[in-house]
Amino acid sequence: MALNRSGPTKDRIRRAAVKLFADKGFHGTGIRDLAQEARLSSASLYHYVGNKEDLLAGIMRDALGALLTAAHEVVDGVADPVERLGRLVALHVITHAVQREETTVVDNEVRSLSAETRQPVVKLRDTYERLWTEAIRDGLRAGVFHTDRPSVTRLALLEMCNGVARWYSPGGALDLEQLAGHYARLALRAAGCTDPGAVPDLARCRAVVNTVWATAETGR
Amino acid sequence: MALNRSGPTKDRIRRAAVKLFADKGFHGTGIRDLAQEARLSSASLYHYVGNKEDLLAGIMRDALGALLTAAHEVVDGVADPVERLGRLVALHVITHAVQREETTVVDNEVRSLSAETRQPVVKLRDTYERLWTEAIRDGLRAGVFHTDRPSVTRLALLEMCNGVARWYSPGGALDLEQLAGHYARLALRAAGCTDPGAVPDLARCRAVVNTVWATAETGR
Amino acid sequence: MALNRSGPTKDRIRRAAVKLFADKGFHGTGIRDLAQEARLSSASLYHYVGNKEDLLAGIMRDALGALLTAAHEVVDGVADPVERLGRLVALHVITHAVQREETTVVDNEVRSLSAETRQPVVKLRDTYERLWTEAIRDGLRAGVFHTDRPSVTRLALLEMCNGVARWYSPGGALDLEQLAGHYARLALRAAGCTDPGAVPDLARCRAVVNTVWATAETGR
Amino acid sequence: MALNRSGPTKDRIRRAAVKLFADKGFHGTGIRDLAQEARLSSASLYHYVGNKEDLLAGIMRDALGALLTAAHEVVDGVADPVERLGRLVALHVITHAVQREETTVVDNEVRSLSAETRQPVVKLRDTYERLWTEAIRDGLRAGVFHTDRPSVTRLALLEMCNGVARWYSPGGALDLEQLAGHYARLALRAAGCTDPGAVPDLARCRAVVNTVWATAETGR
DNA sequence: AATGAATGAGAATTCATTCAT
DNA sequence: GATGAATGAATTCTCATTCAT
Repeated sequence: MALNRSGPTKDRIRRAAVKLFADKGFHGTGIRDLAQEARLSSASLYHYVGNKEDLLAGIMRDALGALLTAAHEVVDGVADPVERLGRLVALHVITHAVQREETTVVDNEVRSLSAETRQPVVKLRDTYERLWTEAIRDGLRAGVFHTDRPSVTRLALLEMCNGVARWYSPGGALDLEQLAGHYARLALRAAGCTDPGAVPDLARCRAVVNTVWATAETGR
Repeated sequence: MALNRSGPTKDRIRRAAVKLFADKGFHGTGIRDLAQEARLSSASLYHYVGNKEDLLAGIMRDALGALLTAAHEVVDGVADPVERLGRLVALHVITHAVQREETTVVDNEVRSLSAETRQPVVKLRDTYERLWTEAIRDGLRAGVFHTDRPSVTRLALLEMCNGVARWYSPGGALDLEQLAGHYARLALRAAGCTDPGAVPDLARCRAVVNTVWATAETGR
Repeated sequence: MALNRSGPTKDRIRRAAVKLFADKGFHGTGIRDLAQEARLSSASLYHYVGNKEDLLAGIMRDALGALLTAAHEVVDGVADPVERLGRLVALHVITHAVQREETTVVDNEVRSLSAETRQPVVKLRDTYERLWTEAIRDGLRAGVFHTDRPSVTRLALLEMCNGVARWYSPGGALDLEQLAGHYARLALRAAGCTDPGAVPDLARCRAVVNTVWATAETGR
Repeated sequence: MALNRSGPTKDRIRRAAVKLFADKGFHGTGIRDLAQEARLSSASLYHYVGNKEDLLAGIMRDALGALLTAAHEVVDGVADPVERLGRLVALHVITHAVQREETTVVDNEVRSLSAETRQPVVKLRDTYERLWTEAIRDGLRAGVFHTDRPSVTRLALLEMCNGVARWYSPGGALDLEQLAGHYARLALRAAGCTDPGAVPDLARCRAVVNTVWATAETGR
């Protein structure tokens, strides 16, 4: 039963690509680099993958899909906008810390996709960001946030959280939930939250990240 | 006085490189792309530039140099930590809005430098970030900021401001000083500033950005 | 009787190769193209065939063998050189019309064979062409043909008839025997035949083509 | 003055391509083969040529253009259909003998062109063949040719003449004008020409071929 | 009988760079 | 000051083929 063999190899390639695209960029990574990292000949790589761009597109789609799924799991049905934005921030931060390489690729390599491949990726991203937009909008309506230019605020908060992937390394002094809590506080304060005392359900966010990504990395 | 003739051409090359490195990345930009954008042959390029990496290193050094100079001009001698951090934020944001391409290169392409070339760049960056560190530290000591993990906060704020280069486009609804003011408010609130009512001297920041970059783009 | 099971598959491969070699050329056809056309994996192909060149050599040997056999059946014992040349032309034309792909491969891909493989193929072709040479020679001796440079004439007539495979498509306005008759007339006139009134036995030629190729496509 | 340098090199490449495409086919010829034959590195080849297909398309366009030009020069204003067809045959044969490689490429490699590139080539060829169609039609109307299915006859004669490139080698026993005269006789007889006694103006045909191709091989 | 996995060799093409003029 | 010519090394990707199962 060689059936489940293709899984591991394809995953090895995927992991190699994620790592190298994150560290050296799409254009900075050669097919030979990928093959070496995945312990295959470069010809064998093409047994599993159509081409370099397919690999990138697959990574981005899956990563954004996972993020979107996780966001819905964490936010759907939550009425309080403060809790909602707090959870989105925490989820985003935890994801960027735990899946540093995937999120780095997603955040940096959209431009490396061809127009046709880029489109669905951008659409996914837009769908995800809409959750942020709605949380902020509802908070403003409810009078718990205070900011003019809410869309600028949204962009600022998103970029702030994206940044985590650029410096966080696990095993530092800060554990994940502390990190997420810190960012949630920063974000809510920045949003003009009157009483950011309550902290979002960090454990929930972390658990969701774990299960969603466990699925993402198996279900291929 | 044919001496300063090389100036204009070299500037054209520099501008071409800044544009393309920002838009397509260092590895995504070919020498021929650069030559075409600068309207000369790729062979002629080598009259003005040692090689591709020199070009990148030059851009980064000058851009970071300008940022550091501007920061000192804006911050030195300012006692109030709130005003200091506010100005740093405003300056950083204005720079990322006005010099979008330069800052994009600085923020994304450090990894494309060789180890030796990278070192002085990183050092410059560290020197610059120390100004942020100090402002935050002083604000905490003075009791006007409230944040545990001040270095995490610093990183979060810096990344938030870096993000401006990823989405701002001049000619939008938001003018520069509004933008800078908005970000200053977000940042100070996030830092736990008790009374962020006072806004930093935005006009000063903007003026400094203008003069520093006018110099930077001529003095080559 | 599982013995003749390999027949069908091998035939499918053969047919695939004939089609693709004819349409895209030997070098323009990949092993994977062949496998796809034959509806099996490229690895399975190698169960039935030594390698790409074997496939080509087999096609050529069989096709030339069939042509030679048919020619003998049609010509042996026929004394009249006009009838003989007429039949050779008709047979050649019918074969090129009915077995367009096989003859295209034979006519175009000799150069793609390696030296050793090429030799027997060329020998077969020479043997076949000798029948034409003899018919023309006998017609000249008998005073029914008139042409100096008979070998140039032979080459001209052969190429004229080869051409049929380049444009004839079944189902056109012209049926096979009309086509063959037309070419026989052209050829005999060109050979300076004084009275080309009598037409060769086209039905015989056609029947022989049919039986010979029925055998050729089964007896593998 | 390095200006006229690019001429010779580009011509060397063209000649190499013509030779190799003729002898080994488009798909049988590698870029490295071409470079070696043209005494360049394969990278240098791309200094002069866009890609392999451009090279092929250029050869085909120029060769067909030359053939068409020559045909017009030889046939325009000639009223007698016998002389006209005779000249077309002679011209075609001489061209296939003298420019064996070019015509071989034209006759065999149309299929190797991509759809867009193929179109203009096919159009040129059609324009050229129309001259044959008209000569035959006029001869039939004038009652000097006798053939039903004139378009089949046209195809047969064209292929007969194409064949020359497959076997003729200069320096054989047969000189060019003898060859052309022989083919003209064969063709006119095949066309049912009642009195093929008169031979077309072979010297004229030959001269036109020479001048047209001298231009073709310089005017690049 | 059949195939997924694997690969070394080679395909076409692009790269950054040098140099003679 | 400027560039056409040139190239070795590298690029992405395909090739025909083998082999374990």
